[in-house]
Amino acid sequence: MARRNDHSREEIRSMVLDAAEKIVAEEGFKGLSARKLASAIDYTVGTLYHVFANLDDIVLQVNQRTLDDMYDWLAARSGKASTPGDALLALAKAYIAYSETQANRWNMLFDYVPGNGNTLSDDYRLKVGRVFGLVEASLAPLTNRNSAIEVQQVARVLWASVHGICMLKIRQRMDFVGGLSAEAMVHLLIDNFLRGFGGKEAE
Amino acid sequence: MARRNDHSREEIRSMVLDAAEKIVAEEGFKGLSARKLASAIDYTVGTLYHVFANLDDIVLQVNQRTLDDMYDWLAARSGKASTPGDALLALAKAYIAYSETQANRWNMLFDYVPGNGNTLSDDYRLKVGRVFGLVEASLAPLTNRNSAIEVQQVARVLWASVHGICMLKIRQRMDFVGGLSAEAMVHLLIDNFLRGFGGKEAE
DNA sequence: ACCTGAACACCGTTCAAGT
DNA sequence: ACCTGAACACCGTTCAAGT
Repeated sequence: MARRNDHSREEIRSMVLDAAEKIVAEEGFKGLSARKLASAIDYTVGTLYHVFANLDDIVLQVNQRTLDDMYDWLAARSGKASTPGDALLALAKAYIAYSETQANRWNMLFDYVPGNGNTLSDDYRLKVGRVFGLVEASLAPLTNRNSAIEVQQVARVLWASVHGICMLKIRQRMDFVGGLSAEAMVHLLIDNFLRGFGGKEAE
Repeated sequence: MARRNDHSREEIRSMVLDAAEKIVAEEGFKGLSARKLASAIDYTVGTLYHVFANLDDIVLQVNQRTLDDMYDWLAARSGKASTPGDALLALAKAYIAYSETQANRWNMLFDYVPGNGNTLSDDYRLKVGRVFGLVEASLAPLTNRNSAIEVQQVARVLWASVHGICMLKIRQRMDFVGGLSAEAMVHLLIDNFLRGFGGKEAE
């Protein structure tokens, strides 16, 4: 044994990430373990630690793939609306749909809490930023009447809000009797916010 | 050994929850373990399983305490504003402050993801509902012009939104250059939403 | 250089046996 | 009835040793 050299370092990396994605999709965040990953790719645990720093590192790299996947999903479903409100609503609905169809992967995206002064990598933050970029793009017409920086701020506020609605729904913190669907809630949010934002000169 | 009878079942329950609260506050969600809890209260692990169903059960009961604690915190900081906007803003700022000062406990509140058809207990949902109740109360003046059900829906949408802003900030999914503080973001959210909601008859 | 396998220090959960 | 302690089936991570 030892020195099999069947796969390059990079091949092992992508085999691990493929296997991790599959395990998370099927069993959720908690189903992921180093030993399960190792046996899925037919190597021993030790090998994982030659390619990744630790299990958190693997989780964060899977998350980066999920962010890319989600970006593609959202991008494919945006851009064909005529008003910022419609564009944003389409994006928000696509986000809700993604969170529902990819619930386990989507949940893992936010489960990792950087602790003790740790921060997310620049790469990770870039990929998060790209998603916010889609929101900004859908609000682009507003830059006729507002500064670019204002529109950027609105994009972040609205997207974080849409995210909050989505998260509390998925994690069952909002299933009261007579509650609206997530879609109806983001509709209410976007309609009223944009009406208020558009009419703010009247004050 | 065995049959010590030093403490009643209920005493053991509250000793465990006290110890769990302390461990979570100091070391976070991941620092909590059955063995650590058992040694903190000077019993063996087996005893925990006579009082609680499992570790998730303990987590959920700690969360219910946190929800009560947070409710008290929020209630103590609300109600003295003159307009719904000011009242809501005060509540949102109190929520942000709670999430920052009690970060580990607050994070655990949302980490538990009910999976495989599980649902949160009625007690748990009642305590979540109580927090939403505070938001509804601060929006009460709006019922002059809108139905109670509409105001309830607005309360839920706005609170989920405030929560989303808070969560993405705490978990570092929004630290871009030039970003607003969480407080400034909720301000922007509430101002524009309520302006839009108040002016909706004009359409 | 690459990979193994065993070791270390942990886990959650169960349950026969002791008093 | 109450509690123990040992067992079972797992963990993440490290690293000397083998080829």
